[in-house]
Parts: sequence; C-alpha cells; structure tokens
Amino acid sequence: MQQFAIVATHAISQPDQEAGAATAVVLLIDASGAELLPPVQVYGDGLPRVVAELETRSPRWVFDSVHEWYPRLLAAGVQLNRAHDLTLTRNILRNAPYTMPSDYLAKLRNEPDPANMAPAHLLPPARVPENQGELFSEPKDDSGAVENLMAEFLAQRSAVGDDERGKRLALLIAAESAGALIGAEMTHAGVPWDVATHQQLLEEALGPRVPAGVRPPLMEELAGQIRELLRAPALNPDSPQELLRAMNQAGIAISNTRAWELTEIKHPVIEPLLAYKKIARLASANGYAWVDRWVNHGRFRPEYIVGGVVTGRWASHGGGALQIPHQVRSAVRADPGKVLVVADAAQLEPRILAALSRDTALAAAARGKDLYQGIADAGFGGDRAHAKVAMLGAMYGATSGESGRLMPKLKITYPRAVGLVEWAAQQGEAGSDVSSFLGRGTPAASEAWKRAQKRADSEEAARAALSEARSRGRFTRNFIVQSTAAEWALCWMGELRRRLRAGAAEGTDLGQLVFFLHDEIMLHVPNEHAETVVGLVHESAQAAAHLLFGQIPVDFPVTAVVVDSYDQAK
DNA sequence: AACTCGATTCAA
DNA sequence: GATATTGAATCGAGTT
Repeated sequence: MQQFAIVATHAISQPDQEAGAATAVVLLIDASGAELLPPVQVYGDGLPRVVAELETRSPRWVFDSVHEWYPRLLAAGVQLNRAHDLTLTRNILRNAPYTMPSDYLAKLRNEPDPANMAPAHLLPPARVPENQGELFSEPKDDSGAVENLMAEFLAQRSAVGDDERGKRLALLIAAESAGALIGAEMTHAGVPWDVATHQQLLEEALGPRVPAGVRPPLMEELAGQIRELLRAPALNPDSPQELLRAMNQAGIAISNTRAWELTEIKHPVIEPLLAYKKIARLASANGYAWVDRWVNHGRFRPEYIVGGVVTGRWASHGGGALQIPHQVRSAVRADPGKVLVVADAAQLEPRILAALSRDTALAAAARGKDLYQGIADAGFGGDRAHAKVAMLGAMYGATSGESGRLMPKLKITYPRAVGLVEWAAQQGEAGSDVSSFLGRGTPAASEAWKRAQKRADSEEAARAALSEARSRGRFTRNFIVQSTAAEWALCWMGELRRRLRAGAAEGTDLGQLVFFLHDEIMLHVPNEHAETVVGLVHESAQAAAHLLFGQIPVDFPVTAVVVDSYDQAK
C-alpha cells in the first residue's frame, strides 16, 4: 500500500497550548487521504527523530517545499528516499497541457503567474505567525496547515490522469521532487574546494593579496600601461563608459568595449587591455572575496533552485555556481583518499531532438560517439564544424549568417527533426504553447504580448510585434529541446541516486553527488569505488533514456572520467 | 543608503 | 565565424 507522510507547520485543529506549542505536525495517510496513524505532534527540535522513525515505512514525504524543510533534516543526519514537493508540482501543473480538469487547476491558472514575479530571495520575508496565547493576536496564517497541504496533495494527484500522457506527467512530478531531494543533498555535501590552490592561482594572476578596495598589483600595473598608451592619466579601466571615450579619443573607432570585438583591432593598447579584462574578471567574480564568502571548511555550497528556469533547468543562488570558470577549476579538488567522477552527456540536445522527432536519419547519425561528425558525414562533406553550426542554429533559431544558409541542407537530410523545431517556432509565433516530452508547458503569452500582436496600428508597432513574435518563436523552438533535455538529466540523476543508495543500504559508501550543471554531474567518491561509480553513471544514463522514451534507436552516451581535480576533466 | 539599469563576462 | 537558447553575478552610474 502506498503511504504518504505530510509534514506541516501546524494543524488547524491543533489546540493552542499555554506552553510548548507543537513546532510541526506529521500526518501519515494512504492514497485516498485516510489517516493511517493519529497525527504526530512534534515539539522543539524533535522533527528529525520523528521523520527517521517513519522513514522505515518508506512513505513518500509531502512537503510544501522540500527546499525549506529538507536541509534541517539533512543537518540532523536524516535522509529521505522519496518526496512530493507541492510547490514544484503546482508550478508544473500550472502550465501543463495534459491534465484532468478541476477547480484546483482552474483556480491555479487564474492566480498571477509567479514566473513574472520577483524571485523569493528578493522579496521581504513572509510574516511568521508567532501569536499563540496572545490577547490581540493576528489571525493565524493557515496556508501551511496540514489540512490544507493534504487537500492540495490530493488535488494534485487527481489532476494527473492514468493514460499515457498522465503517466508521463506523473514521472515528471516524481523526478522533479527527487531533484529537490538531490539539490538539497548536494548543497549539504558541498563541492570540495581547495582554498590553498585557489589562493595560489590568484596570487599568480593578480599578485599578493591587498585590502578590499585596493586594485591588485598586477591589475594596477596593466592599468598604468593602458593609461599611458591611451594618454588618459585618470582613466578607470573598470568603467566601460570611460574606457570607450578614452579609446575613441585615441583614434580607435569602436562602439563598445567587448573583449571579442577588441581582438579585431590592431593597436598597442589592445594586448594589455585584454589581459586586464581577463584578470579583472577573475578578481571580481572568483577572487579572494569570493573564497572568503562562499567556501567554508573546504566546501563550496551553492543553493540549487530546482525548476528555477522556465524550461525546467535548475537555477542557482550564491557564488555563481552556473558559471565556475575553467580558470579556477584546479581548486576543485577531491579530499585525500577520494577522487572526483566528472560526467557529462555528449551532445545531449540534438540527441533529444532525434528522440522527440523520431527522425531515424538523425538517430543513425547519433549512433556513434560523435553526433556532429555523424551529421557531417551524412550531408556536409565531412565538415564537422559546419554540421555543428547548422544543428545548433536549428535548435536556437538562427536565420541569418552561415547557420541560416546551412538550414535548407539540414532540412533535406533531417526533415522530421528540422520540421519539429520549425513547428514549435510557428506555435510560439502564433501565441500558442508547446511542451516537453513529459508535459512541462510553456507559460502562456502575456496579455501585453497578445495585445501587441492583435493591433499593430503603425508601421513601427507592426515591426515591434513581428520582432516579439519571432522572439517567442525562438523561445518555444528551443523549449521543446531544452526542457526535455532537462528531464533526461533529472532522470539520469534520479537513477544514479537510487543506485548509490542501494550501495549504501548494503553498507558500502560509494560516495555522493556534489555538483550538477544542466548536462554535467560531479561525484566525490572513495578511491576504491571510482570504477564502480563510473559504471553506475553509464548505467543510469541508459536507464534514464529508457525511462523517458522506452525502446528507441537513439543513443545517449556519457563521458565519465576519474580525476583528482576538476580542471583535469575535459 | 537602497534601488534600478545597462554593460560585460562567465557557464551549459 | 559574426549567430541563435537559458542563466548568475559584478560593476559603474544613475535614480529614489
């Protein structure tokens, strides 16, 4: 029998007590909502103990937000097997095209879309009810009460049908919630970060550490050269405006100061300027201040925002985890006695497109390890670079330039694959929605967007409307691929987590997931289990493909390497 | 002092 | 080569 354990802040029916009001309540129910145990009142910091006890019955844990609750359980040493995250599920159901109609969904879709609201960490903190026993207390906020959580949980379950589409949506919801567990566990584990290595590379690039607010020595030296070469003694090279003015005055005709445009210019200042930009970025983004702020006890712990991107990719908060530059990856270093297993999916998105479109020719090109070479051999005279530019252009919506020119050729070779992304683009331009393979949908076009499309009364407005339509088309075109790739990655990690836990259940600590970035994972693994884990990583990739698509002729190879530090991967 | 916005560069 | 998707973060420079 399926069991569900709901964790809430309180129960509406819970009588306020003079002293020692409960800090949480746990309710164990079956799929129909019937209580299997009397509600468990939790006092003080007793939640981890209560949860650990109930976990032996292996329920699916229902939280308003795993992100809010799970870290404190992990801190107390309690791990959970399965979860259902009401907030993440709510966000999926809001835009999901294949659902069972209900009042719950109707209400949900009438609320203002949180996707258009400020992220939670930028909003003022919600008011916490702290009013037990007070004479003039404000009414208690019952949104987190167990009765309401249970009602929403049951409503979410009945929103999912049991046909093929419903099963896919159920898989998405389960995978998203598993992702929430994994995200919290990765934050808890942390990326092993060697502060000494990091500081050494900073010293080599910037010179000895100086107080905050002072320009590092090697930056100051380059700044001096730049000022001299541009005859601008007071120039602050950190200001793009000042820099642009100074360069124009020195006779350099440019309209912006982006590094890749500067490379085209022949002038003595370019070399020191590019060198300056390079180390200035290092100093401000991943310099001494970054290490002080984000690395603690040898661990970098970014927060993962599961489903934080419209396409279902993860966002992150704190320390810029989505953009760890190659420059500092030598500081990501396994503890003694351990190694890093770094794995990524090879050319995931075009393979996803092959599976989505059932394009047998593209599937054939993807048969080998190098998909782009496969495409090149099939229709681009063996030219891999051209094949890659064409394929990326098809998935992103390039119209002009080389990529645009190569599109007709690509369409002749892969009519189904190119046809699918073109269909998705047309849907978006027309104001319709598209969805991922498992059923995550695009948010509806805004009212302002629809108004602009409807009455473009001037030449100017018509141009703007067309540009907006094309932009939405590129979004929906990319959405079907990126969102399904995110689902594949979620399943990959879920399968891997299951295998790691199976090992742990038999008493073998195989190591843990410590980092995830779209199509790449990192594990921190005891030396002796490295090859076992590499095997599990490959096995999980195949299991993920099968879980999503069933038996299809598309390969999803991953590369997995065993290294001491992150820079040795790739 | 706290905010917003544009410019820039990093990642997949 | 010159063009397309999704993000995070910092800085300067202007605003409230």
